[in-house]
Amino acid sequence: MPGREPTQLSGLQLALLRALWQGGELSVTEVHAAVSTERDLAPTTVGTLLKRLERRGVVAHRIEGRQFIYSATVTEEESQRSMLREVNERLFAGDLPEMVNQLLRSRDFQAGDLDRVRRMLDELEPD
Amino acid sequence: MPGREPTQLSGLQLALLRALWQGGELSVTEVHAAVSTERDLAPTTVGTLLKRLERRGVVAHRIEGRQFIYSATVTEEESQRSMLREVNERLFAGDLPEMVNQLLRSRDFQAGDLDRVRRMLDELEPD
DNA sequence: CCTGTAATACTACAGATGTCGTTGGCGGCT
DNA sequence: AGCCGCCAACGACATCTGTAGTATTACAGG
Repeated sequence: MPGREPTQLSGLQLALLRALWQGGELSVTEVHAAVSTERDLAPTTVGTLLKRLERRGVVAHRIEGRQFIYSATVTEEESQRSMLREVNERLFAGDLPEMVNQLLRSRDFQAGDLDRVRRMLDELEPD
Repeated sequence: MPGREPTQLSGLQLALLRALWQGGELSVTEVHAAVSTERDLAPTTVGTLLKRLERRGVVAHRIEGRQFIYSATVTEEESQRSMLREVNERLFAGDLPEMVNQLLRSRDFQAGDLDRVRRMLDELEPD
């Protein structure tokens, strides 16, 4: 199955997807419960959103009894990658190192995190 | 000036902003010309978009003769940072190193780029 | 002073998103 | 058999985005 592109998902859509990535297969009610901690939505709203996401092809459902059991059809990593690529092109003109640089300078970056990144580098390109 | 948030800008909106970041102060016609290389839009469309961006507060205009001269009110770096933070929270649960990791593993990442990142690290936290 | 011309203002419309209310069906309980 | 509650289906509506046509205005020339 060639070139899917799950890009350009909104915050809310991503919230639903996160629930599915974490929970695997979930009923509408369960997804609703999962996102309720951060968003206060009506259960029907979640149903609508899920249906729309299915139209977009990023989730799918099977039927169990009289409920829909949804699951994500894109992996979290795929989404991360395509979103990152998107941002990189739109805002960094494709300059990946510069994007990394901006991240490293983020005020949320802890000292220990730098070491973690160093180790990642060594793993990719052992000295 | 408290908490601005230029986040969540679409690709097209970003394209207009890029033109302004690069060109400084531009008339609608000039912005149109700048984005024409990548998007084929009617001049009036660009005008509409710019007006909407002004409503959002990310651009502003002054009048020169009978033309509007637009300029960005957010810097490129601010946008990069807030967009990155957004993605980081939505897709990486705030885990910055993991986000860097994903970037480092990107297939577009060249060998020389790794060295560039290494140098960035040394600059931030000299051994 | 009248008329092009060029630039902005206004209006419109389709598709996406956020948000539901309402309706209708299907099982289960009494 | 009949009623209740749970679910999915449908339809609605506001706002934002992409996209542009049309209306209006205001200078620059003649």
